[in-house]
Amino acid sequence: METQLTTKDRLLNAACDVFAEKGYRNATVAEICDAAEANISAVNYHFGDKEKLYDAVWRHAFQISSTTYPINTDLPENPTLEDILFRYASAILNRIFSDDRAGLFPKLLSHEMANPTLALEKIACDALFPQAIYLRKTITPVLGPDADEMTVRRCMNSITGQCAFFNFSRGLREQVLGQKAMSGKEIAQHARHIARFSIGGLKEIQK
Amino acid sequence: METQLTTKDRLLNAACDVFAEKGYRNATVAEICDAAEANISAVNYHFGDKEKLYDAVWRHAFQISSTTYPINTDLPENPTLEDILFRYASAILNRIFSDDRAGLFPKLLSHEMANPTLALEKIACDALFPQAIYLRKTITPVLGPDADEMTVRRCMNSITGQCAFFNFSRGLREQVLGQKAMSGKEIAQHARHIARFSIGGLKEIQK
Amino acid sequence: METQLTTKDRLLNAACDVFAEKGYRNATVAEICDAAEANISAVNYHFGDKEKLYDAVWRHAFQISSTTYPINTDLPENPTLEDILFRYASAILNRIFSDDRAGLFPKLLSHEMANPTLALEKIACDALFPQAIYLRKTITPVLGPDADEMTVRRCMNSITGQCAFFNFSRGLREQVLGQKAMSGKEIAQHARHIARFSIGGLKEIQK
Amino acid sequence: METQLTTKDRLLNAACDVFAEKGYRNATVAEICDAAEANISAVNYHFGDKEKLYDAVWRHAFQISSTTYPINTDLPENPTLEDILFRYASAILNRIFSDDRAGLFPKLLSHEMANPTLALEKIACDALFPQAIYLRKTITPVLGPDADEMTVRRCMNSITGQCAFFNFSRGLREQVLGQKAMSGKEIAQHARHIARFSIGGLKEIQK
DNA sequence: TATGAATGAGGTTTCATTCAT
DNA sequence: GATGAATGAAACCTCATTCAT
Repeated sequence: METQLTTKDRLLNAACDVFAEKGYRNATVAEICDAAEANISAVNYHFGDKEKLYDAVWRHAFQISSTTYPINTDLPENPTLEDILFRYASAILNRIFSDDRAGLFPKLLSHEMANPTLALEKIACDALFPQAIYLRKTITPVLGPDADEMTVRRCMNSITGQCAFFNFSRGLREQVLGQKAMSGKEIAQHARHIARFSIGGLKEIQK
Repeated sequence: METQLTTKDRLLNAACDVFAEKGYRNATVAEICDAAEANISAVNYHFGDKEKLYDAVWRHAFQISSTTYPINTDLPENPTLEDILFRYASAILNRIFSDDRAGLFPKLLSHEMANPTLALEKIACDALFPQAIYLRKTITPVLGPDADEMTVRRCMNSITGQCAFFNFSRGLREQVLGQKAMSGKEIAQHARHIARFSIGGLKEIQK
Repeated sequence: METQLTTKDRLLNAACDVFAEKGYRNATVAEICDAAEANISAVNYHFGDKEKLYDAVWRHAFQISSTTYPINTDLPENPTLEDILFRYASAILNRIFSDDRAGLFPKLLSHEMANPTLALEKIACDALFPQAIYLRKTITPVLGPDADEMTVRRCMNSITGQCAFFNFSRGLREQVLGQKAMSGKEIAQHARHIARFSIGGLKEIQK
Repeated sequence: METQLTTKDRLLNAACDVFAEKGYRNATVAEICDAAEANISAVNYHFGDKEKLYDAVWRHAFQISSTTYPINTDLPENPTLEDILFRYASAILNRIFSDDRAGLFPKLLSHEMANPTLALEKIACDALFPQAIYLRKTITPVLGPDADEMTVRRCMNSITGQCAFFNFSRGLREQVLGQKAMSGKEIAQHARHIARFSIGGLKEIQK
């Protein structure tokens, strides 16, 4: 079924999987080419080198993640803070728990955080900062005009941290606890919890 | 001064540093032996192989981290919830931001989460679960007897996630944002924030 | 403007440049095709293989060099020995220092001498020996009828060597001393020196 | 007989031969290790990488060349100009025509001139410039105090060029003309010719 | 007539481990 | 108790050439 794709596309898909599983350093070109049923030289022919392939991979993966699970979609006309935070957490968690292509970006990011490559800066600028800005825009009205910069940042950390923890602790969940899949309902419950917990936290801080 | 130590101890120290910086796979035996000013065969001679050395390393590193920054020390006689949570977050954050040996364990953990080795299960049992149990014991009274298991866990996640995020995002902070050190005062402010934010969150959930 | 040329001609021109810069072995077909804005298969298609292209290249390059700077042009009616030697040295040096297409042949020759290919024999017969014969014809009258074969050859070497040294030492001049271009006036001064130095040498030998 | 040497020495010897024959780029680590009857990793183990091996090689080769055939040895008490020039040319030519280890350096130099590596600058400073200074010191008294810098340099070129031509044209001699060895007597005759030719040239220039 | 994807041999280097001393 | 030379598998990359279109 994959054989209908071009070699370049098969390589990109295979590379997404392998890089997501092992990270940049521990993934090998040979393994990617094998998975893509391509020649060992195919990566260099189509992408130049391993690094440029990796670049193509994370951009591709982020594009899929962010369009499959946008952080600000499906909101009612006049969304409450809980609506917005729930939607945000829900998107992030759905990405993290997705077991198809939409789940690749968080996996890549997890490796990138632990073993940064030159790509990390680009990933930060193109993928992470825009989301951070969105989150900041969401919470600044709640904290009020008197909130100083560090307070805003700490609150952003608190919310992002709750979501990202599911990505950070993936190895623990999968390798040690043996939990693999998570149902949409469970994900929604987690997201709802994060939204409510964060609202409580923001109120407390805003005092 | 290090040369007064035995070769085995020098190896252990050097391996802590190198594994913490690069993770198990990207650390090389040669680099560790160089740093320890030991022979290339020293690791195999003293520890059997790279894997057994790694085992010794994370146990050593966790021992230092947890005794240097215990999670439940320095509490007043009848500590408030904020006292306990502040102390907990403060310990975790101090470990994460420590630039000496006490900081090694979070760094190792960060790599282990992204690229789990066979050691992860042992690390979880010996190092992580006891802390989780302590945290659970702290928050269950607050949530009340009616709180179901998943609610408790989600709250634990919320608190742990806020702390762990500083470990997860280390690469971003150091490689992209260029922030390296953090003062004790800043760390305390972060811990205070996490304690208050969490109390607000717990209250909201408890409703 | 180059695009009006046929692919084959563009390849030949590009190959001249690349082979002249890097020699046969270190030049790559891909680089040549890139420079010619041609397909990677173009060399094999138009010339058969890399070796046949190289054959076409040195012939082309020698043709340009030898017609742009002929060794026996512009001589007065009854030229003196100095006239002839100056003209000869002047032509060789102008080829060596030319930074356009007339300079390609000496560069190719320089690589060919250090790393001979199968082409060297053909180059010698078609390009080098005729010049040697001309030089021999020039100096035999001076050395007199009693001069033995080896003496003639040694004198030819002395004259050719003075000229060729500028080709041989090109790497030194460009990489180490950083001297790139040479003005026409300087070239003429060098050629004048070689002519006079050689006349002195010949007189001394002829004794 | 070579097997009594250490692997490192066998590698160095083999590398001298292979680099001298093919130059830096066209020599392969595998070929060198084969010739030294060593493992493919031996070069990296003993020398770090191919480049460092090359560095060791040219220094070794120059040391042998320059001590086997010094440029200023065996001179009478009050040597004439011809004595000095003959000795100089004789040393250079003996190096060039040596078919044992003393002949390696000119061969390396020949490749280095056509395809300079990063080593060329070091070679120039450590090996070539000192010889040039010696030659300058020899001819400046002859040219007199009024000779300008460029005249001196041109005369140095004329003398060096006559010697170096035998190195430059090696490929031609060996591949095309089929002349391989040269007797000591022939070498001396060439050196004598160069000395006398140069004296004639210098006299002519000095006018 | 021309293309460009694909190939496979071969290049340098890395690295955990072994083994004779 | 300790050394360090040696190994071989495997990593990434280069490149002339081929082949289906």
